[in-house]
Amino acid sequence: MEVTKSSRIPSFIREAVEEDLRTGRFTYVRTRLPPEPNGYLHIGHCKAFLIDYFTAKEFGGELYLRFDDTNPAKEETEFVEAIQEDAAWLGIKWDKVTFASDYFDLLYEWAVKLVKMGLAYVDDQSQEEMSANRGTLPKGTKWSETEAAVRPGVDSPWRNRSVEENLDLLERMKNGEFPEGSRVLRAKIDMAHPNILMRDPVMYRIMHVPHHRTGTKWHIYPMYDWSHGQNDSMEGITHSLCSNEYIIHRPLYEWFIEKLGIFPSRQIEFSRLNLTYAMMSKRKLRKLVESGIVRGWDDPRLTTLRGLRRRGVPPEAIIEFVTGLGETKNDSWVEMAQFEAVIRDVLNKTALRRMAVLKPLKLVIDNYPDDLVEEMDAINNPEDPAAGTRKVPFSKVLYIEQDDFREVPPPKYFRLFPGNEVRLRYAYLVKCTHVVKDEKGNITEVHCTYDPATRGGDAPDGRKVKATIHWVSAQHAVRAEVRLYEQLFTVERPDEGELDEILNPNSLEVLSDCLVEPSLSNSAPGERFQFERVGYFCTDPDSRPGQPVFNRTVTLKDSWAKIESKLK
RNA sequence: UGGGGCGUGGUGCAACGGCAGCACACCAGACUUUGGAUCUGUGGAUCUUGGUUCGAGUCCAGGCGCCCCAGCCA
Repeated sequence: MEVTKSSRIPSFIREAVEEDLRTGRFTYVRTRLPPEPNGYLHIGHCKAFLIDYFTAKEFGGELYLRFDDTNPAKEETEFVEAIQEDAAWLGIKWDKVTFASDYFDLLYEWAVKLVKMGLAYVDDQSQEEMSANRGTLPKGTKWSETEAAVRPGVDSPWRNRSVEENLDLLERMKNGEFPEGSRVLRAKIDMAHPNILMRDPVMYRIMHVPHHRTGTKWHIYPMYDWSHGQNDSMEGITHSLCSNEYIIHRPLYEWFIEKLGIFPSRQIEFSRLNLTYAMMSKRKLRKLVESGIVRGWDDPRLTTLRGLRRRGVPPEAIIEFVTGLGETKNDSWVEMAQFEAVIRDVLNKTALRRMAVLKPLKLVIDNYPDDLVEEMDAINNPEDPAAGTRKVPFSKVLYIEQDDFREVPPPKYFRLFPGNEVRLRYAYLVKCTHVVKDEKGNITEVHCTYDPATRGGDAPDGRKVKATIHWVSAQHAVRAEVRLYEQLFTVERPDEGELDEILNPNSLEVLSDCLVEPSLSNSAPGERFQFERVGYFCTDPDSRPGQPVFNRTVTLKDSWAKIESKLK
């Protein structure tokens, strides 16, 4: 199977798959998405999802979406729906939806088989005893600052029970005869193994908790290590792609495959995505939502898929970003700026341009006829001629951006100021004559004159202006709410900080008196625009007909802001 | 004083023994009816010490640094 150069998957994974196909280790490719249904998808999950998806796709294989629902105490059906919805929005297509719980019966049979082989046993030790008998790591690790040397584990007193007794106890564990925590089934490997995961790992624990799919049938539930790899085998998954934290699990993954003689799925690891300023911790994400710090799982400041979607980030941008990162096994932190650059790139090519004034300042053209209204031709997207043009109404009284006028201009400022001429986009050249102030000295109106010969924005005499500003016609403009977002956190690695110390108090600014051009009046939620010279925006579901609400996705690059900040 | 993984500009990736390249960021400039986009240019990196080799980011040996692992979580 040949894969094109424009591969969307990491080269070291592609090479491994190609090799497996070439050597005949596998004759087909099948991958799996393994979400645990206990939370919403975020940008970090996308990486694994996309790698699994594109690996299957590029090799003409299949992708299964398999929910890892082995812990009924934490999981809910709600998330099963949400995850599928979000993954579908991203553009991922799968061939089949399965659940770890689909395989509970077969898995149990395999456990019985291991018991019969003398490779698993029921342990009656308490959790504390088990932990104490597992041995220790040396000092210098985060678990053991002062503790002495490595200590191997010691065998459980129950380690050498007879097969018959183990079989009986396991059966009764399954039937719910014992209290939670009283017994577990363990694989019998090696309590002195240097890899702690191999020191007789727990396979089943007792939980008298109803499961969202199997109800009250089971009183024991499998641990990750005794489920995931077995499910991979049962489903004929060829490549089980996961993050680096599972590297240490691989020997155990392979131990079960070998002892059971089952289909030899291959686990390959890659580094997870770390994005600066993004919250990935499930626990903290939940806290943000439940405490009301953000508006919900789809708050546009969150890097959940739902948040990104509401914010206006197109799925293609996420795909471009993630697949464009390249991949190694290195621990890495990607800068949010890189994500934003991709978002701008995609939106620049696709978003329709509109004029919107966020902080309005009245502009009166004194020599323009009082009742005249002209329809100006405006280009919808200079990057895409096929997007066509539209008409925008123009009249004597307009609103412009407060930032676009200065009574006393700083150096290099070439927008509107008394005596200066600028272009009103797609309209006329206007020259500022004077301002009107209220009793407090605030500017309430800017007055100017226009040059009737410059309709459309070009001067017949060839004179140039250094700035073009956007505007809306006062009598035609639609009032809108605009929500401006900044980073939710003040630190690059919010997962590592205390929530109340790292929140950016200015992460949300709501502007309720914005004025936008009439064509935006009935924009549908999810529509994305570039408000010229301001940024990219997406219509929010809170919008009502004639009362649109917009979320700022990202700003435009603002070179004036840079100049201005240097002046200070 | 365990086991495992990883070290290339500020950040993320390339270079599979042969001129260290790309993107983002940064800086300078050109162009512009978006101070957008586009274009051009500058600066800046192989963790370290040895070894092998005509030649090492790459191979070998030793250091150093960072990350992961003692849930009946996944």
